[in-house]
Amino acid sequence: MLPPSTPRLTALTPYLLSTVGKVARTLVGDLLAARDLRLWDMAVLAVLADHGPLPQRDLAERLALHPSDVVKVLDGLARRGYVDRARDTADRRRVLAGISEPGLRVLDELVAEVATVHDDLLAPLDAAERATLHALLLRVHAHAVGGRP
Amino acid sequence: MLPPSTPRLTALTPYLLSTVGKVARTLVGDLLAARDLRLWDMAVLAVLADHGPLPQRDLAERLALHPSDVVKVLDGLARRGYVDRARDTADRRRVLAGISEPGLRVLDELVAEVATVHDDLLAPLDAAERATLHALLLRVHAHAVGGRP
DNA sequence: CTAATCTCAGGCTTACTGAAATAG
DNA sequence: CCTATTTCAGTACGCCTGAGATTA
Repeated sequence: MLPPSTPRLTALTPYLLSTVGKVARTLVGDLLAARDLRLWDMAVLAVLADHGPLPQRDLAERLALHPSDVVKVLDGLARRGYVDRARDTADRRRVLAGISEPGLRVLDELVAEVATVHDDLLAPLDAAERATLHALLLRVHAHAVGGRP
Repeated sequence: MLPPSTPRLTALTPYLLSTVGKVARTLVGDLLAARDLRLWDMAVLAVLADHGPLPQRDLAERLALHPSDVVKVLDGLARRGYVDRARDTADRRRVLAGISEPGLRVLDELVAEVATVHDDLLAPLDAAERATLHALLLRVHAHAVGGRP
């Protein structure tokens, strides 16, 4: 094993956030890959579950995901029957996407599985410290993404 | 502005880490792009500054960067004169990479600039909270990357 | 002869850019 | 005519695979 630390990097909170975030991304991504899903698939399902049917434009804005990629993600989710798409009758330019019953079930399973990643990743912290970290990140998150989740 | 939160996602610490980490990555990446540098360039310079000349193999292991990409990063840094490469006379398979004087100067400037990203990103937190966040992340980081920075 | 190190070419995924098609 | 939304094609980057060359 090599020496443990590169002080010039680990002294920088943005570096730690970036690196730990990357690990979190990879862990959750691997978990989703077991079902042949990707991170955006889960994010889209969660937003649709929390905020009902949405036009793709709003979906893109909420997730800071490019509209052209929303199409691809929804294509995959619709193919599996996890979302339903329908033209908005009031404004026929819009396509409303909503989560289906099977989609909701899968989402609940995924959320439960992410809890295990949570435990692995935050193993060195006790319950109070985890809560503190979560609360701090929540505030940084709200600020960083401008109120969007 | 859209409603602020997707509870199913923001309740998950791995999601917050992943998202905030991505923002941090983007902010630092933009800062580096102004000098036509990338994140790996800064990371490599920092490791070389902290741990003296290293064979590329060790550099790759420390940063969890693929050896074949180490070559490309060092090519770019050597072209700018930020690193020096020389065959290890003791083991001529190895190429020792070290940071140069100009490289050290640039690195110091970059570290100073990252401090402004730090301030932007952590604006909602006071000094004590920033210290707490950093300490918690440091422990999670050490655990997540197995002691490597 | 086997293994380690570096190098190079290329594939795959993700994120983005730009433009076409449809509708208001 | 101009804007909004969706869609599609193509680019750039990060991450990885595999193979070749050199040396231990």
